[in-house]
Formats: sequence, C-alpha cells, structure tokens
Amino acid sequence: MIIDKSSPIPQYFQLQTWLKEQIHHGVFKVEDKIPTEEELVQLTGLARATVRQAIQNLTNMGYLVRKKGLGTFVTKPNISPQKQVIIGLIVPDIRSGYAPELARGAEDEAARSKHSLILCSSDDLYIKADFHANRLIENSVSGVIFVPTASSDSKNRTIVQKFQEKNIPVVLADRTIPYLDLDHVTTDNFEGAYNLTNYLIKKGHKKISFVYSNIFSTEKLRFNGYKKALEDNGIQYDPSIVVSHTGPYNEEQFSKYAQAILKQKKRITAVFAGHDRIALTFYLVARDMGLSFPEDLSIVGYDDLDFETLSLTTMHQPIYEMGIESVKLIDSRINGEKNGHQSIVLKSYLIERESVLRNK
Amino acid sequence: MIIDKSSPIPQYFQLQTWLKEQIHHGVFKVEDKIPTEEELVQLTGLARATVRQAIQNLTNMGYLVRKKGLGTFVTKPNISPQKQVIIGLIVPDIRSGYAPELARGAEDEAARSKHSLILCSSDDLYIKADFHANRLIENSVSGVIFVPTASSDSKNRTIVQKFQEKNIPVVLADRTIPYLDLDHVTTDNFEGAYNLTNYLIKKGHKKISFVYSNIFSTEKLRFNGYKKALEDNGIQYDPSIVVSHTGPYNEEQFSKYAQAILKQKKRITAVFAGHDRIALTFYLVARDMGLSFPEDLSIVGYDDLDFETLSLTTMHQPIYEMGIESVKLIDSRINGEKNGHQSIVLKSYLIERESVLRNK
DNA sequence: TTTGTATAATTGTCTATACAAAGTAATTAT
DNA sequence: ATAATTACTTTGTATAGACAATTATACAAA
Repeated sequence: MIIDKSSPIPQYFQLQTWLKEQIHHGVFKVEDKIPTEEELVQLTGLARATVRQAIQNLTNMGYLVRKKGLGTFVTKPNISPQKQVIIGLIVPDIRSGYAPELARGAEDEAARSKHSLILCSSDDLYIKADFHANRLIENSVSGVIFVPTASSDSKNRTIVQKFQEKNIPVVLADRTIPYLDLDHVTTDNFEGAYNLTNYLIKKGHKKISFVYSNIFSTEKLRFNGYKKALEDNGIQYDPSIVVSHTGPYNEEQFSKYAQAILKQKKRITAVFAGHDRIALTFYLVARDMGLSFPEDLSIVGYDDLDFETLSLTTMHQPIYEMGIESVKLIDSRINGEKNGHQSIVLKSYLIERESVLRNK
Repeated sequence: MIIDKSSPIPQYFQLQTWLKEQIHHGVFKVEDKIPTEEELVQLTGLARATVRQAIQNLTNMGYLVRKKGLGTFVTKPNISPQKQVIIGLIVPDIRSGYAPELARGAEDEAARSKHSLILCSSDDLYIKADFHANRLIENSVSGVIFVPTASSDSKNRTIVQKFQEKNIPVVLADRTIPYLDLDHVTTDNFEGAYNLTNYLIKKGHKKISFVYSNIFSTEKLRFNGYKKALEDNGIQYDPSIVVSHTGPYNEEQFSKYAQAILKQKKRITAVFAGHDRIALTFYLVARDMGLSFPEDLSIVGYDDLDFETLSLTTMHQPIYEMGIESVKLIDSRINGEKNGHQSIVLKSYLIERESVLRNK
C-alpha cells in the first residue's frame, strides 16, 4: 500500500514522497500526466483535500505543474540541481606582478569543478579590499582567496573576520597575517632566499645589498633567509647596504634607494632584490648610471616574472600552482572535509640566467 | 468589509491581498503576530480552510512564518532589494597581452556600479569559451564581455547566440565577428595602422614587412591600413615580405617567419608587426641573428604592452578604457536604455620610442 | 469552413467539522 | 521554591462534500 495510516508520518507527506519516487524512478516521466486527484483518492483511500495538499507541495517545489481542466504534469528536471559555486579572488592588481598567473591557476582549478571566479583588485589598499569584501559577501560567494593588502595586520584581520562571520571560508595566498589561524598557501620564502643568497656567495659575492618592503610577510621571510645565509657563511651583516622600505613597492622611491646604494663608496657587487620588480628598477637605475650589466653589478630577483628581454637570475615561485592549491583548499572547506587549518608551502626553485657574474 | 463574496476574485486571494496590504502599511509590523486563523474566520466570515489557503500562500512567498502553538508572524523584509549584477568577461588568457589591462578597466567600472566580474580564459579556443559560456549562463550573469576566439566566425557566433537566447546582453571587445549586429568596443585599427605605416614611410622606409595573424578582425584591419598607406604613398605592395598567418600567434611559428623574412635577399628596413608580441619575437630573432637594433632593422608593434626593457615604438591602444566602455554598454543594456546596437571606436595614438631609425 | 452548444474530465475554490501536536500559562503537588 | 500536571491556545492534519472554471471533444448550425 502507498499510505500507512498508522504511521506517525503525515499521510499527505507519504503520498508526496511516493509521487516524488515515481517521478525519480521514471514511472511518471517528464511531461507525463500523473493520475488525477480522483484517481489518487481511489488509489490511496485519502480525501481529495489530502491528495491536493501533497500535489500542491510538489507543485510549489517545482516537480509538478497543474493545468486546470487537463491534469497534473511532471515538469522538466529543473535547472541547477547543484548550487553554483562562486569564489572571490582579491589580489593587489590583476595587471601586475604575479596576479595574472595566480588568477589563471585559480581559474583553471575552479573550472575543473565548474566553479566561477570573481575578480577583485585591491591596489593593496584596505579600503578597496573592504569594498570588495562587502560585495563578495552580498554575492554570497562560497569562498575567498585573499592576498592581504599592504595595510596593517589588524586591518587585514578585519577583512578576514568579515568573511568568517558569514561562515565563508578564506584562504590567504602568498602573504600571511600574524596571529590568525587560517588556511594558507605560500612558498618557502625563507628557504628560497637562503638558497639564493648562498648561490650569490658561492659566486664569490660578499657585499650583497638587500632591498625590500618590510611590511609583507613574504619579503620579511626572504630577508631572514638572506641574513641566515650570511651568518652561516661567516659574512658580517651590514645594515648600511640594506634598504628596508616601510610600505609597498613604489617605482620612484625604489629608484632613489637604488641610486643611493649604487653611489655608496663601499662598493657592493651584488643586489638581492625583494622581488623581480625591484630587481628591474635596480637594473634600470644601474644602466642609467652607466654601469654595465652584469659585469659591474650582479642582480637577483624573486618571483620569476616574465621580463622578456631582461635575463634575470631569480627564484621561481610556483604561482600558478598556488592558485590551484588555494581553490582546492576552498573546495575542501566547502565540502567540510577538513578540520583545523592548513598551511601549504610550495617549493620554489632557482632559475639561473645571466644577471649574476662570478666575482673575482 | 474585507471580503466581497460577489466578486469573481477568489476569496482566499482577496484575503491574501488584504493581509499583504496590512503588512505593507505597517498595521502588522515585522515580528508582529497577525490574527489567529480563528480570528480571521470571525473577521471575514470565511471557512478556516480558506483562511489557511491565504496564509499558506503568503508563507510560501516569504511574508509570513507560522509557528505551531504560537501563531503566525510577519517576517523581516527580506534581503537584497536590488539584485546583484554579475558580468562575465571572456578573454583569451588573463596572463597575456592586453587581457589584464582590459580586465582591470572592466573591473573598475563594474565596481563603480557595485557589479562583479567573473573571469574566464578561453585560450582562444572555441571549446573553452563554450564551456565558460555555459557556466556563465548557469550563474545567470547579467551581461557578458566577449573577446572572440581564434576559432571560426560561425563558432564564435554560436557562443554569442547562446547568450542571446537567454536574453543576456553581449559586448564584443576588441575583435569583432562579421555579420552579427552587436554592441562592440574597439579601437581604430585601420586608421592606427595607416598612421603607423605613414610614420615609417616618413622615416624613409620603403621595404616594410608586415607580419600578422589573418584570423582576427583587428589585425586584418591593420593590414588594410598598412596597404592603404603604401598605396597613398605610391609604394608598391610586395606580398613576398608579408606574412599572413592563418591561426593565432604562436612563438615558434612566428620565430620561423621572422628568420625567413630576415634571411631574404631583398633586404627590408622595417617591420610592422601585427601586435607587440610579434614585434618582440622579431626583435629576439633579429638579435640572435646578429642584427643590431634599431640600426639594422626598425620595428614597430601595436598595443603598447609593458615591455620593460625593450623600447618599442608602437600604437598605444586604450585597453583600460575599452574595459570601461564595455561595462558601460552592458550597463545601459541592463537598464534597457538603448535600442539598436552600438559600436564604440576608441582612438589609439603613436608612442614614439627608439625602435625606429631614419632610413638613409 | 467557421461558429455555437453540449458534455465529460479535471483542477480550483469553498464550507464544515474533527482530532493531533506543540507551544504557553496557570495550577497543583511535592 | 521547584517540579509535575493540567488547561488552553494555536497551528497541523485529515475527511466529506459541493459547486465553479477551464479545457478537450464531438456534434450541430450557420
């Protein structure tokens, strides 16, 4: 029998479930007419009002369409049985640095699970990141990949918390925020910088300038790797050839730093730039000052950006993979697979080009 | 009286309308309890089932919440009075060419109207563009900015039609598709190429090679501009120094073209590359062949990509503005402001750098 | 060929009634 | 004072029956 009168489950609900099963099993197919109310009354022994309640509910749910004078019909298996997943990506600027590569990695991985990616550029400003965060929340995204801005840690935390309040999983990409237990994908910045510094030292360089922004976790780690490598090789750390800029990269400012460093009397032989952009600035300034390259000055960068005509020795960061891993993390959060927060640290490797010369 | 028994309008519907009005006019406020079913029976003279039908409908619509044993309550006036607008952006690859600039322009303009941008890279392939199109449609985007792929016109048309069937406005960015009346944002490719060719001619060049992909509307127009400029200056068009590649840009292939052109006996003095990437490839090949630059060979490109260390004379395309205008067009479509399709042609301008030398 | 009419089938609207289930509030027992 | 009981209110489930509105079909009339 279809209806169990002794069951505590409401009879309209039993009928409703039965009808749904019939549709699901293809007994009533798409566009088919299901039995009339009267027939269902005969079939189940229920009152017509009860039958109607079951049918009405299924109609509201979109399983059925009722047509006056004609009957009740099974609707086309409707749109989107699985909810659309949208992931927000907040980068400093989609035009610069590694952002395009990160975006593409994230996009490709998202596409694999039929997810979509909303693009947000923060210009490294808290206020823009906050604006985007609000919009992402309004769009009820399923997760966010966030590259922290150049603002203070506490402001970056505010943004993360905004998402957390709405139970939206957040993955920090590349940079991290202190005192915040979060999923995080980055590269081995300390180790990478350590290896790169060692490489310079093995090439005979002792006076190695280090120029970086001290507000980003990544560059701070690189600086630590640099210092450790000096120490392990018995080279005295010299603060006078280190530039620690409190703020994000800025072409004009870093050009001045480059000029200052290159004009110093105690001649440096190599520059370790906090990232490739800085390396490029150094190269341009050095060239303008009449230094020949790499004969007069060896330069290494960090990131492996695509400078077509500048053959820069640098540390390649697997940015594309970072995008992939970020989306994977978001995905596992959405599916509630993991508990506790994960930090994924990807390996970077040295790309030896022609910007470093053995120091005699 | 609340209910007009003689009206042809169903009584449950009359009650439903009345209740909705009371809520709207604030007689029943948010979180308020509305009269119980029994009270409404007294008030209206209807049967309880009829009253229930009215209440049930309003519950389904989200106006009311029923609580067993407690009563029926007015819900909070729900979320999102204004719908979120999401715009899809389909570019060949967010990592290359002008895509980042276009994306950023679109993003900034979208942000101004609190819209969001979903990023899609097609790799210039029909199949990927189609995949993204389907996902954008599933996400019910409000509009799409589409850079046609390197596939055939008919395949690109198929994708556009997919959106049109769902009444989703489409704007073609940069490239166009023949025989398709659509909103379109581009630059004056013919005129730009004409001017750039004239510039070369005024610099004394007569043997000017032209190398391009003949599958894109933009580069075809540039080629036409090039030919027209030759003609207007009385220079014989020479097909043997023109490379017309049937397919998208491809580094390996274009390197071979460059080698072939540069090895020819009838020595060319300048190259007009279909876009900056091609110009770069020519530069690299020429350099590897021992040609000095720009003394032995003048090169011009098109796009004004950011090649840090290559001082390329080129035609600057206002790509950022193209992104802005594209979103503006989508916006006016969404608001139903315009009828008929619009073509916006932005002005490009010559950037004179150091890659062109006067030919003696 | 078109238009009108009758009829059957089916869903839509509505009334009247009864008991169940889930809360609240007052009362009673401990 | 606290806990258990009871009474009451309100929505939830269910039955039985009546008539209205809409559609398809067949047949008749213009």
